[in-house]
Amino acid sequence: MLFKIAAHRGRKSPSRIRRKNEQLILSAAEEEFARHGYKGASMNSIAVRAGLPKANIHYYFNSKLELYAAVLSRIIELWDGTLNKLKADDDPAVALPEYIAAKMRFSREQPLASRIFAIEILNGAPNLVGYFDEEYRRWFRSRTEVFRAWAQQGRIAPIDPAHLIFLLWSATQHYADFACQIRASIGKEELTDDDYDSATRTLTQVVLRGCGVLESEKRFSTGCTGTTGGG
Amino acid sequence: MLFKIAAHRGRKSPSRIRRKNEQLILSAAEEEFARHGYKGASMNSIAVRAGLPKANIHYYFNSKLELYAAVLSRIIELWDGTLNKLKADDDPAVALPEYIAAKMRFSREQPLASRIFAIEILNGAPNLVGYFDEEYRRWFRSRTEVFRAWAQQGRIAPIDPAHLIFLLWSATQHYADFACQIRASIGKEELTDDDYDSATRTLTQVVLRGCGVLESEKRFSTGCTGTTGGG
DNA sequence: GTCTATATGGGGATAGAC
DNA sequence: GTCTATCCCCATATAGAC
Repeated sequence: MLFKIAAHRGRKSPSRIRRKNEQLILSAAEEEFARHGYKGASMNSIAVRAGLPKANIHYYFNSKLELYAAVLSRIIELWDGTLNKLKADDDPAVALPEYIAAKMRFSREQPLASRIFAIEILNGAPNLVGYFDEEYRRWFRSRTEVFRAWAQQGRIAPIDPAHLIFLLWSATQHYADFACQIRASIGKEELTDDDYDSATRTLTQVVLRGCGVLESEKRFSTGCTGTTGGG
Repeated sequence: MLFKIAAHRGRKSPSRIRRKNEQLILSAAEEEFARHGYKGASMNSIAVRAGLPKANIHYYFNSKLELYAAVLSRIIELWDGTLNKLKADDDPAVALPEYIAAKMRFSREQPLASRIFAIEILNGAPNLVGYFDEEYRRWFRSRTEVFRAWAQQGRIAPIDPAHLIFLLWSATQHYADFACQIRASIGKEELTDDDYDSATRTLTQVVLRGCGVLESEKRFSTGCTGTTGGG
């Protein structure tokens, strides 16, 4: 089992100091892994950032890989849930903007988590073999069904649900993962709240209009689902 | 100067064997860097993949960093140009689909290049300091002007150009960079031509509709550019 | 639980024969 | 130009004193 945290074996509950140090280490590790990737981050730099001797890192997390797995595991917990809030009987004109806003907020507030996850995927997700399984596929399929239902009810245009989800994921995560290029493009040292607001507004606008939600809704009320199904 | 290839100093033209070996090494390096990142890739694994002794890699490219710079440089050459084809007096209904199709084709045909670039950006682009400069910013600004012109002429809805470009970049590159997650999501071992076609179609549809190009074009012919300008 | 000192291996780089 | 053998550093991991 990959995501088990190995430390404090055989104790009822972790001591306060243990919990504090584990949090310190995990935060430092997140920062280092996000900045340099798995190989690029060193246990030493993590220790320095955490303000602890290197050996203590090994005391709490037996190996570098276990520490990385713990970081990943923490990220995954943060991850899921947002997309689950979308329900077939929601109003897409309300639910979609909320989803986009939530994802953008995540990119703004947890860019490190987003980047670590992105690097892991880019490398072929070697440490997520237990995550991308049959259950994940079923979960994804259940999410596409929401969009399919909306389309069938004529509440959005008949759009391939899987690719629409990929569009939502990529466009929002881009602001965390490619922040450096974005800053260079618009010539700013740091992105401001206004930048994130206008990014959210633009994306929402394009997606809503692109799904036929913003204007001429009646156009899709004929119940046509037609040619573009299946992901 | 970062991107100069250091080998064959002081010769008029590289020999045939030199050129062949350099290509072998560059291709092998691309594969390894894309799979494991800069630190994660070893000169040894690159040598094995290229079918050459490790020392020869050092003979052609003095250091690992120089080899990596050469790989990056090759990618950048492939990169630019696509977005340059968009002109203010093009018809967005034609030019946008063409641009999306070109970017999707790139993700399909050069996924390794896309991934290496993505990893570099994710790590804060430490080796692209000479690339994301003032000139890059001016180039980007000139690209946003095309969209701004379209909006002013009422040919697309008044959408923030910078964020629209980011949307186009992220959504298309996603199919190269996150291919692994996409495969897991839709439950396929490999993405087919059909998958790429339907991805291209879906994205084109959403963007064109989202920009108000597909339907009710007259709606934006009032010359309103209004509230959403500026990147 | 904490920390210093050290063992061990991998990887970048080079010397030098051919 | 090519390739084997080797150097040396750095990073993970551990031993063992406190």
